[in-house]
Amino acid sequence: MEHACPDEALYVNARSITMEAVVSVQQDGSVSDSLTDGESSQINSDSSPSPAPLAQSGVTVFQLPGGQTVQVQGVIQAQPASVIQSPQQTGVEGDGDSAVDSQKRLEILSRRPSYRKILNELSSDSRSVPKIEEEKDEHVVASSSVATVTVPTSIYQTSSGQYFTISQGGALQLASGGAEALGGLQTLTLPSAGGPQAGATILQYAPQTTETSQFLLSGGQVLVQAATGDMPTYQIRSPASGLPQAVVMAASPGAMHSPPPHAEEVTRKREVRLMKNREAARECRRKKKEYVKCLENRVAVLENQNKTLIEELKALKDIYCHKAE
DNA sequence: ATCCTAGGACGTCATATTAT
DNA sequence: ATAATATGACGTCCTAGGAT
Repeated sequence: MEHACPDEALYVNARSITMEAVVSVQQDGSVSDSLTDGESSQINSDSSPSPAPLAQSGVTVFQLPGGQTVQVQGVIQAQPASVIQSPQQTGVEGDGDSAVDSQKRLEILSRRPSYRKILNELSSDSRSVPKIEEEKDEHVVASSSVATVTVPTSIYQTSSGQYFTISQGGALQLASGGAEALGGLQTLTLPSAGGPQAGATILQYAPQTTETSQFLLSGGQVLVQAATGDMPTYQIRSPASGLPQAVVMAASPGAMHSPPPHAEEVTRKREVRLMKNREAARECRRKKKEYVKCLENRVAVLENQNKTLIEELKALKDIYCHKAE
């Protein structure tokens, strides 16, 4: 899916291009479109540009042989090896900027990028990005055989060592088993088991094949984890399918070692925090990847535009050179 | 078949940033 | 001001691909 990159300006520098020229520069459709889109290009010119701040509004003035000028205001720094070169070529980068300004810009550019901001804007643009379930109130309910979920966001462990939590709204987070336990959490929402119905949801874990896992809900429904790829899928099925149900155990990992109540609380809080951070890190990586993809696309587009503009400029130069003769 | 290496994904910690 | 969240940095694991 392609996104505009609403916030990339901060990191790639804002882009803008204006082609104010005594000579009107006719764009072909595609370029014109993207130009109005706020794209930029930066072309080495054969006349001295106005002092160009590093990050903003470097204005390049092209003097055509007929005396007309074309101003190009661009910010993205072009490769030094621009196609158009001239004897009097001067760099577009201005050096007359105040040190304070450039320091400010450096500061801004060196700040951590907020992928959240970016994604928020992205999501407000189009579809809404599914929010990660918030976990507000947490308690651990330990039971010897059956987990009665009395409070959202409890941490449970099945007999096979798999951990899961249930948060408000019925979001169930599964974790593959193992000593490290909470790795590889998956979130899903149980429409029928949903809601913080105290004591209403009983989960039973029934290992089946190596590829599927099932949870028996108190309503008689069965939650089946299908064979997974990157994104596991789950189905809630009717109880009609006779399940080989396994032992059910649900207890907080901390409770299993029976630590003192206070230590248990601390452990539980830590687990919840780690779990949240794990999810956050995953989401952050996802956003970052999306953002980088976005930037790469942008680069491709801008490179194309740069090429086109350079060719146009060449053509115009040719035209006016011939006229001048 | 085994070893080595690069690259990707993950979890955790520390800390920057944002929300309340 | 404080809590919550997001992100950079680091270490670990896994996998694919190449060299031996």
